[in-house]
Amino acid sequence: MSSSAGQPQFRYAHPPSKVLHLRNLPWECTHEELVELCKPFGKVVNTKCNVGANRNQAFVEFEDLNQAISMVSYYASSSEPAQIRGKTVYLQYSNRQEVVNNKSSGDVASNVLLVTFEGVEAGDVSIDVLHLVFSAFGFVHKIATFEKTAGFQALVQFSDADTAAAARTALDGRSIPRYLLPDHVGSCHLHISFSAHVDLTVKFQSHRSRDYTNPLLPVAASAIDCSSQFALGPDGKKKEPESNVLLASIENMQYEVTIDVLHAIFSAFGTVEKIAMFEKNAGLQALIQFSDVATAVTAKGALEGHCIYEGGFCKLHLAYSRHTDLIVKANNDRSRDYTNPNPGFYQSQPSVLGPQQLPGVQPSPSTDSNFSVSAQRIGSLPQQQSWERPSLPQGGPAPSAMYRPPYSHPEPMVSSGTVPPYQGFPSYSPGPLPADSIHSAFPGQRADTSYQYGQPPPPNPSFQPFGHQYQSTYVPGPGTLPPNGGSPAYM
DNA sequence: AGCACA
Repeated sequence: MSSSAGQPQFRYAHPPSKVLHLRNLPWECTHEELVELCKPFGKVVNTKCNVGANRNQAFVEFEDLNQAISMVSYYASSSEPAQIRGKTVYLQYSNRQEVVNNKSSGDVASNVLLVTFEGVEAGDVSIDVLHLVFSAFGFVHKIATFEKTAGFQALVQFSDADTAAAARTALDGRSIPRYLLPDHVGSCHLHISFSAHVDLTVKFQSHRSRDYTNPLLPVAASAIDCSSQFALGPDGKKKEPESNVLLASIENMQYEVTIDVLHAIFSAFGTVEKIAMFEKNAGLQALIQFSDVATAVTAKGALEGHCIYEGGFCKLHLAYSRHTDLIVKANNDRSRDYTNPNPGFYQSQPSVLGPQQLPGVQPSPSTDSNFSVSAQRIGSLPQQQSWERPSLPQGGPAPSAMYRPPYSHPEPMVSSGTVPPYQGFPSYSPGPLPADSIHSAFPGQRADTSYQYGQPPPPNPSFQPFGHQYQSTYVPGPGTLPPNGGSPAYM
């Protein structure tokens, strides 16, 4: 008696229904397999597969109630359990009377993906990490996260079904790289299917939903309230206010860290708008400006504490800057404005691309093989140069207005210990460098090929989330693989 | 192994 008090919902049989609930199904059990199991008892008129957090449940609807009863009755007294692919399937009457929304397999292509996270709780996977992961396949329009019976889930909206399908194919069944997750999370497997949605309605930018197509969308109070946005971190320390500008301090500088190396590293997470480097306390620091806070948050989370070069050299420490928009007056080896539309501004400074790919010059497919942009990226962002922002939907604001907060940034706090003297100071000398500086920036390297390194060893490959799937100009030169063979750290 | 996408 006492043992039955806890879960009365499993103690009594459900009243009969022509819909049966099946569980303990094999992975990605198909509509056809369900029909094969059930058809000896009657006509199956509808199914719904891949139900539940593990997508291992299903519903089967018979044409007639008596057919469902005959199946349940048979297996209730059978010595052989119901099986699919040799796996025992448990079945019972569903508590609903009909299957809704059956698409015969649930695999109808859509531009919106339903993502189920296995092994994590809500909040373990930030919306910024999701944005990073899925942006590898194209422009992510919107993300909405929620909790259901299946656990923590997200809807991710792309421009079109092809892009969504590519993301699903690449990521379904895989895991989010460990370093993108909080320390206490062991792993996070992804289960991805197509959603029936075509356009998500996101009313606020918040910690659970984001609309990347609408920078004017109001920010939910829950997302800007200090008690939540700047809540305690995992270590119990108060988080600093987030910013689209990161302050990087580089420890153990055994090798030179150039502005191009920094640009390559941080560009893996999104468009880097500006970089300014400066000496501080006998060490090198840099301000890296992204177009939006979310990208900076993701980059900080992924890169904090990592070393640019194998062996613990050039270790990065990242903090949020108080700045939101750096003023870069010239492009040189210490400062760079990658958004400056003035072509002359670029003419005489090193680029991570070869000269044949400077603005206004079409890159030749036959000569850019070292320029590692995935085919998916090219397809979704046609003609995009590495320093341009992603293409925006028609009718949106001008790129220069995207992701900008509607307020002007505060004046530099000269008395602050974290603010460099970049604004209006002569350390960023005006005027372009002489044309031959393109060679001096890469000693021993040809400047007319894609990005290659000088003396320093190759960068730590763990900076490349999901390896080749990400757009990155961060290509180690040939023959410079690290001792570990360059295997990604997350594998 | 326990009911479907907010």
